[in-house]
Order: sequence, then C-alpha cells, then structure tokens
Amino acid sequence: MAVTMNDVARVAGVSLKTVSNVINNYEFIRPTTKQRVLDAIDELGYETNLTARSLRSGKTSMLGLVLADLSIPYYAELASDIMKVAWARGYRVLVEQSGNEPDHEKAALQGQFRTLTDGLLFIPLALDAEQIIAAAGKKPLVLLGEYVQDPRLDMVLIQNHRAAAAVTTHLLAGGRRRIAVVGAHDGDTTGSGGLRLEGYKAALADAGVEYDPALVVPCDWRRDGGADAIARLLDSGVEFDAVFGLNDALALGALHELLVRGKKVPQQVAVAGFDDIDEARFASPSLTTVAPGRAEIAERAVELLINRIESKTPAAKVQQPEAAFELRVRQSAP
Amino acid sequence: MAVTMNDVARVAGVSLKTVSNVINNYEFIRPTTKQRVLDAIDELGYETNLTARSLRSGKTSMLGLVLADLSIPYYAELASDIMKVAWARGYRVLVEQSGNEPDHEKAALQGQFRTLTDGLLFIPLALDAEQIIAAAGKKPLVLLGEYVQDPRLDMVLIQNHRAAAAVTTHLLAGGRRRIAVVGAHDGDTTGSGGLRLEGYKAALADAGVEYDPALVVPCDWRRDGGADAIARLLDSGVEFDAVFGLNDALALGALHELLVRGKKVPQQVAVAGFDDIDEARFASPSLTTVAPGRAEIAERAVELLINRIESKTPAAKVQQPEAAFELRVRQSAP
DNA sequence: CTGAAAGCGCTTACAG
DNA sequence: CTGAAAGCGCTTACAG
Repeated sequence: MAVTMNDVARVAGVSLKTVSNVINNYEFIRPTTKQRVLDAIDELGYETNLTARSLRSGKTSMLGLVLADLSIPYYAELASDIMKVAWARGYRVLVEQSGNEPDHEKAALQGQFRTLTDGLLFIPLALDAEQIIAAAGKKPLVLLGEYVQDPRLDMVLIQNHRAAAAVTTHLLAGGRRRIAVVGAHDGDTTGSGGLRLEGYKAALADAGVEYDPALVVPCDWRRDGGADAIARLLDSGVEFDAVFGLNDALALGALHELLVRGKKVPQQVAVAGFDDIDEARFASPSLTTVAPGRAEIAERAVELLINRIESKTPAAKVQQPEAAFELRVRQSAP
Repeated sequence: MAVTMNDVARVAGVSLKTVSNVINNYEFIRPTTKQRVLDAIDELGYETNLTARSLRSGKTSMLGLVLADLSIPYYAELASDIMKVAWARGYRVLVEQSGNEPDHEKAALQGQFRTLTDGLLFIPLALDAEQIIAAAGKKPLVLLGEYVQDPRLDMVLIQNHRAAAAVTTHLLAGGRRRIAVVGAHDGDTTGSGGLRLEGYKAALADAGVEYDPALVVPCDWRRDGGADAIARLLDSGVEFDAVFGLNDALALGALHELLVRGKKVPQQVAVAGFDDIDEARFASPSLTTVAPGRAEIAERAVELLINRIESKTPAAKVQQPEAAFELRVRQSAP
C-alpha cells in the first residue's frame, strides 16, 4: 500500500541498492542516475519507512528522556532544550514520565522502552546508583540531576554546592543573617537538596554566621510545598529575614505565602531560588535565583550520549562534565 | 546478539508462533506451555523488539504530538496530560516542537515523522486548514487549539467565546467598565485571540458597556508580550480599570508590569487570564482565570485519535467534541 | 491449541 | 559505480 524503495527502483529503472545509495547520500553515484532516482521519489511521493530502517540497521536515531513530569517547568524547559540539541544532531527524543515512581523508573531503564531508543538520558529521583546499574542494559546511559552521584556512571553535573553558596553569600551581603532554607532536611548531604544545603552552610561558615537547624524546613519540591513550608515557619514563630528556596518552584511558593501573610518582599524578607525558570523573571517581585546552566546541560548531555552511541571504542573513561552557573539578581533579593 | 523469540522458542521447546501467542496474550494456550515460555523469557531476559513488531504489524503504537514549544507552560501541561492518557491506552507519545514555523509544521505533517506514529495530534499555529489538508497524509489526524477551524477536520474545541464572555462578565460584575484586552488586534474574529475577543465584546454588549478599540492591545502571546503591552498602554495615557490577558502568560506579564509601575492589583486594576496554568494559582496576587478543561481536552483528543486509528470503518463523520470550561476566581479579580 | 512458511521495507556485506 | 541476495525480529495467514 505504501510506496516502497522497490517502487522507486522500478520507476527509476535502477536496482534497490542504488535507491538506497541515493537516500543515504552515498558519494559515488553518477549524477544522472541520482537525478533519475530523485525524480522517481518525487513522482511517487516516497517516504523512507523509518521502522524498517531501524530494524535492519539496529539504530533508531531516537534518544529516551526519562523525567518526573513535564508539567514541572524546570523539566519542561530542559526537555525543550534537549530536543532542540538532539534534533540538530539528527536524533529525536522520546520522553517518558516517571512520576517519581521507582517502578516507572525501573521500567524505563530496562523495558521495551529501551528497544525504541539508542541511548537514554535519565533524571533519577527514586532509584539509587546500585539499582540503576543493576537495571540498566548495555545501551548508553547518561544521568542528569543530582540525586545520584557515582563514579561508575556518565552524568552531567550541576555545581550545586558552589551555586548555593553564591546565593547564600549574596543574601548575606544584603545584610540578611537569618536565612530560612526551604526544601531540605537538616543533615541532608546528598541529592540536589543536600548538596545545596551544604553550599548554604559553607557560605554561612565563611561569613561567620551560625547555622540554625530551626531555619531548615523540609517539604515537597513544588510551589505548594514552598507555600506550606513558609506557613509552618511563620506559625512556629521562628524569626527569619530571608528565604532560600532550593528550587524556583519552592521559592515562588514561599514568595506567594509571604505576600499573602502581608510580609514585604524584599524589605522584610528577601527571597531567592535556584534554577532560573522562565517564570522567575516575571514573578512580582521578580525572583533572584541562580541559573544552573540549562542550555549547557542539555548540550553536554546530548553530546556525551551521542558520542557514546556512535563511538567505536565504548571502553572510554566515565565522563562527568560540569555546567557553569550564574547568579541572577532581581527584585526579591537585590 | 540480542535475545530473540527464536531463542526463547528453543529454550522452551516450542515453536516461534507459540512464543508470539504467549507474548500477545492469545487466549487458547495450554497453561503448562504458557508457563514454560514465561520461564524461558525470564531465564533469557528476553525483551520484545518493538521495531520488528512495528514493521511487521504496521502499527507503531505511538502518537505524534506537534506543538510550538515545551517551554510554554500551557503546552507542557497539556503534553503531560496527553502522555498520561495515551499511556493508559497503550500508546506512547512522540513530541515534535514546531517553533511556530510553517516549514516545521509541514514537515511534521508529512515527513518521515509520520512513519513513526499511527496518528497525529496537532496544535497548528502557522498553517491554515487548506495547507493542513493538502499536507496531511492518510493517517488519522486530530487538531487541538483554535487557530484552525474547519468542518472537514477532526478537532477538540475549547469554548473560547463563552469562556471569554464569562471572564468579562465577571470583571463587569466587579464594577469594572474599562477592561483592556491584551493579545488581540481590534477586528480579529478567528483564532484563539479573535474568538476570545468576540466573547469579550459580546459580554460588553450584554452589559450595555461600549466597546473601545483603544483598549485592545496586540502583542506576542508570551509573558514579555503582556508586560510590553501594558507598558505601552500606560504610556499612552488610555484609562483602564481591568486587564483581560487572552492567556495566562499575557495576564501574568501584564500583572508584573502593573506592579512594577506601582499600580495596586486588584484595587486600581483587576487582572484576569485564560488557561489556568499551574502558575496562576501561585502568582501574587493569585490570578483569576478560566480553566478551558485541559484534562478533558487531553482525554477527548487521545480517545478520538485512537478510535480513528483502531476503527475498521474509517468513513465515520468528522467529530469536533467541545471541552467544558470553568471560571476560577482568585485575588487578582475577586 | 501449535507449527512451518512467508514477508513487513529497509541496509548490509558480497560481487562484479 | 551498480546488482542480486540475505536477513534484521517479529506477526500473520494458512494448515493441521
């Protein structure tokens, strides 16, 4: 029913192989032959069947991207960038939402999903390094995010510690001394939350300001989590003059709750976040935050993964490139 | 190299067909045979090669989704919903970003992309109905969004006119009389902008309030577009006591600019939007808007498309179901 | 209930 | 530079 290469070959009066050569831009084809084939393709409206190509070649030219949920702005913006970079290199991206569920993450790592892709970009949230290594097949895998760190796995790193320290130092420079941290447990040292909390502590120590665990409020990393956390903090009577949301969603939720409660931002309480999602620029007041280098993360991750896929020598050393960050000072913490 | 059904058949001591039957849950298999096959699958770690299945069966079990850009919250949230609904029905979703480019949209409609999917969900922004009909192949196609309306095409509709009228009526009920509209040209009657503008006009007429074209400000449908539009309106000296952003991004950009300029919202100027993106709830003040029924849109679109794909009688009448909307009153326009 | 054969539409060695 | 043949790993009639 569909037009095949055979039809093109017949119309052009050449063999199947010649059509294939033309389609794949094989160099040494007589120009007249090539033109005959191109004319036949045009005439018949032929489209390469990518499924057949994949089956035979063993390459799908698709990358998998596993993340929690596209409705979370940071992931959506990162996915958008990754798709553009991949597209420019001739790959499509098949997105899988894990919903933060260990079972979904495991399924994405090993199930049939992998047979559709040549390699996987994975933002783990539920599985640890051992589980990932156990579940992952032989196809290339590159991790994003910081819930998992392991010397055996390729991954693109964010400078969580230094970027969080930079935010904290900025708040301290603005005269703040009681900086609440929203989105971590006191004592966390791993994962995005733990690493950022450590950066915060380091900056306090550098400035000679004492660390107070009462200022550290754990909560879900969502807008309503940040709002709830601030509500609890205000209700508890703990004094604070600044809030560091460990991501922008938390900071924006916190900002919202502060304003609802009649606090002046930044006069009474300064607010800063982490991620620099698009929304941060247009919050009111606009949100001071740190850009973790999203474009660079997308670029490096795709490049690393494609290099692994196309490399003839798969035994290359584990790579863990690090993206550059940048502080973005706005109204919420000038 | 990979484990194939042949390997499973050999280990289980049955024929290829029997393995296939087990995998595809064919009913009439002796339980002991089935168990032997399942054991072999387990033992060998066999995974179905989806590419091979697609080639043979002519079905990819993938739906294409063409939208402008995932970094736009409304699209990201809609994509997330669509993927979940499709997943529940046994389909994956392959997202393609058109960047609002006619060439990209055309490529998504006809190119090799179509050979990877069984049907397409398409949010057109650049092509018109004629171009879409000309470019689309024979595979099922369902349109979303309202830039294109045509009786020949399946699509899921939003009640733009009535929902926009409801927002306007709400603002009028709050005592506002000079309601600026951000995101349309005076005279637009088609596309999301035109339809919503018409709804606005209808509500004004119902209330006996005169329509003033000076209050209608065209701009890009993005946060900065809304901010710019309000800046221009304020600079022009036109008086207004409310702003209706034709989507939430516009309304949030407008809100931001109003606050920057020292206007009190909602005391001096009320603000309302359209879409009810997640961010609207957590803006400060929170944004009054209308929810166009995103979950229902996703549900209906996927259902309609899958029905077309799986239907034996493809000659069924064009379908254009309509989603229910709901006004969400919040602080920006109580 | 199960088997042996054909074939989906390509690419890939192998010849020439 | 081009051809004829094999085969990627499945599913699908067709038998029995």
